[in-house]
Amino acid sequence: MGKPTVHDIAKEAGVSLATVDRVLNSRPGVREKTVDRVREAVERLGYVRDINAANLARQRRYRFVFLLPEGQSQFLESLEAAVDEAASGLIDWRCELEVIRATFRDPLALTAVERRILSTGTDGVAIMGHETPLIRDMIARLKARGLTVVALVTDQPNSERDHFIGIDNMAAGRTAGVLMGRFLGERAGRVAVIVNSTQSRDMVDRRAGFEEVMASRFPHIEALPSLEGRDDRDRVATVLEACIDRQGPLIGIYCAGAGTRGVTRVVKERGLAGQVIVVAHELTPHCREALEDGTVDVVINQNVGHIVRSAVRVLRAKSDEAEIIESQEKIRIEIAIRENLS
Amino acid sequence: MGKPTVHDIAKEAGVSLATVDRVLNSRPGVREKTVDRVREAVERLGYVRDINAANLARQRRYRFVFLLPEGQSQFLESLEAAVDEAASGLIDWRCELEVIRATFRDPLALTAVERRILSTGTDGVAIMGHETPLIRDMIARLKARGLTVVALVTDQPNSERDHFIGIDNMAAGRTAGVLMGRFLGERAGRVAVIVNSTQSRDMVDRRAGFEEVMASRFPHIEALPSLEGRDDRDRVATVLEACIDRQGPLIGIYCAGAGTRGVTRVVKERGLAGQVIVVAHELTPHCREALEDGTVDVVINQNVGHIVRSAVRVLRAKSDEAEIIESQEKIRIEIAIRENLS
DNA sequence: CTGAAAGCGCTTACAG
DNA sequence: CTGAAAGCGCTTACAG
Repeated sequence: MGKPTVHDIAKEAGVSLATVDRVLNSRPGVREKTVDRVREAVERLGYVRDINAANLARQRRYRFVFLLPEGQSQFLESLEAAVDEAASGLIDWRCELEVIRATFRDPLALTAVERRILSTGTDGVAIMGHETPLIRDMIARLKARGLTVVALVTDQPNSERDHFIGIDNMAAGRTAGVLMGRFLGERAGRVAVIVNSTQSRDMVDRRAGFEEVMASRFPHIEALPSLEGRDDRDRVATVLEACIDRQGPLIGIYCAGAGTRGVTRVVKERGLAGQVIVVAHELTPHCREALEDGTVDVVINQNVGHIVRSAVRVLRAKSDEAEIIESQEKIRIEIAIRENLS
Repeated sequence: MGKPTVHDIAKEAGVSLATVDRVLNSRPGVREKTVDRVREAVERLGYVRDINAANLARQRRYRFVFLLPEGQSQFLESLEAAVDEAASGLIDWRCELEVIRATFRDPLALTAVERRILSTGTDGVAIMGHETPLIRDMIARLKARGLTVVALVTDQPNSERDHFIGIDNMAAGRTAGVLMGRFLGERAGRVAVIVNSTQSRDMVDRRAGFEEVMASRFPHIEALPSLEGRDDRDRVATVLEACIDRQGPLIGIYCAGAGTRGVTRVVKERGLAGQVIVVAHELTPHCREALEDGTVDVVINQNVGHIVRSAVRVLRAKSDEAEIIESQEKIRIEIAIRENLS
């Protein structure tokens, strides 16, 4: 007889469609006895509801906002592009995605954004940003208004976010460390480490993972104190050059944060390509080029497409109070070298 | 007024719903002039059809078969598991997946499978198997009956398959080669290469890619002639041991095919872990363990979950004569080391 | 060549 | 606390 439908359940339980629906969606106002009858019918017939039909009837649309920081990094751009791409593929999913860029330091701007989010009937928000009290409080207010909130790329562990979508940065740092050490072979010397900010949690984690591996497995390699690039390629170039001038030749550069262009500029200008092993993060167009031309040796990547799709799946599931398949939502630490560039 | 629906189109074009439907689905029996009127209305209102509602009305169900070779390799198992997992996640997609294992050498068995496929109202088939005339012909017959067919993991380039879903094996071989060379550092010596069969296209491609890199970038490393493991771990162990006994110590082992257990057994028994760089394919449970305990250094992987989901998306799209987003269906060559194991 | 009506599986007011 | 009826956006016989 094909998959059972609400009609079959209704008949089997001897109730109306409306009652079946109430039970199925655990809405109040049904006698316990009736609830049981329906539940039993569901069991007996092995009913599983057609969520698409349900959404159609309910005219359910999901509105999700991706709240990203201001700034023109290629990673942010590719993330934004991934949202756009997902958006077009997700019309079947009845999801509408919007990207909002915000200055997270500015309380007024943030309030405006929050108002915007709340006034447009948003179901959920994916937030990427450094961990600050301002953001933590905003998340709390959004949650209080019933929205679902996921942290994207960098976690907000002390907030009320429903989920974190991104990689394990400590493991990413270890991965970078092992590849650096392996690629260097027997060579001993100093490696520069560049982070966005020594305050930022993801950078701290990457640095820690990197350091752990260096200390335990490659003691002949010295990881120098972190240089702060502040998401700015020019500053990255400046601090890196200063470091080289101060410390003498490097054997490796680990760029844990943004501004890889600053690194490649210095590597090229000083003719270090091939002399120095360079490990960077995020497979942006520029990093691809750098892999192609040999300026960068390894890129540790988190796939922005996966991140966005995972965020949407999780936001949708949480909005429906449905289950999520944890294993599917794990974001992998990808390793890219010239040869496996898709 | 929200997204336009068929009703809006009908009103705008001054025709009935049935006619709109006919035009939308390019069914025959509509005057050209009427077609144009509807098309214009669609344009004007920016209509995009709700595929879920369409499928609901049409009571459309998709039945897809995954036809895999007999054999108990962990890769096949994980592929099968991925199909099962996808199946449960795909009820929303109205897809029903079945795995059939077949002996591709046996024409009678194959005919039985084919009959089974055709008699159960299957919409499409994903086939993984070596390129043989038997398979080529079966694909032709399935196509003739209107099914969609995709080749999985190993391509069937001379058949009428609609699509190939898997990695570029030449690039995979190059990736293996570069990592082998990099991890070996300055060490010179011989590397064993193990393939399933020297006849099999994917193995030929991987070997070629590996060799190319060795010759051009690591001339101090010699890739020995391919050993045939025939998908059998015992045989892999035997040929590898014979190779070592004959050639003397190796510095590396590239296991391009199945039977990695044979490799790890020899590596362990002979105490070669850490002495020899081992690069293998497919992140099976055994390979994970081997990465964890250091018996294997690198695993080149194709994500079975992605492969299966991609296959389903493509089969579904082709069945509906819909577009597929090529970029999304590209299967990446993943690199796994101990540190980035998810 | 075209249209009115019923139906896909579910939900939602509204009435009782 | 429960049900009959209409409707979500689309498709499908059936009639003309």
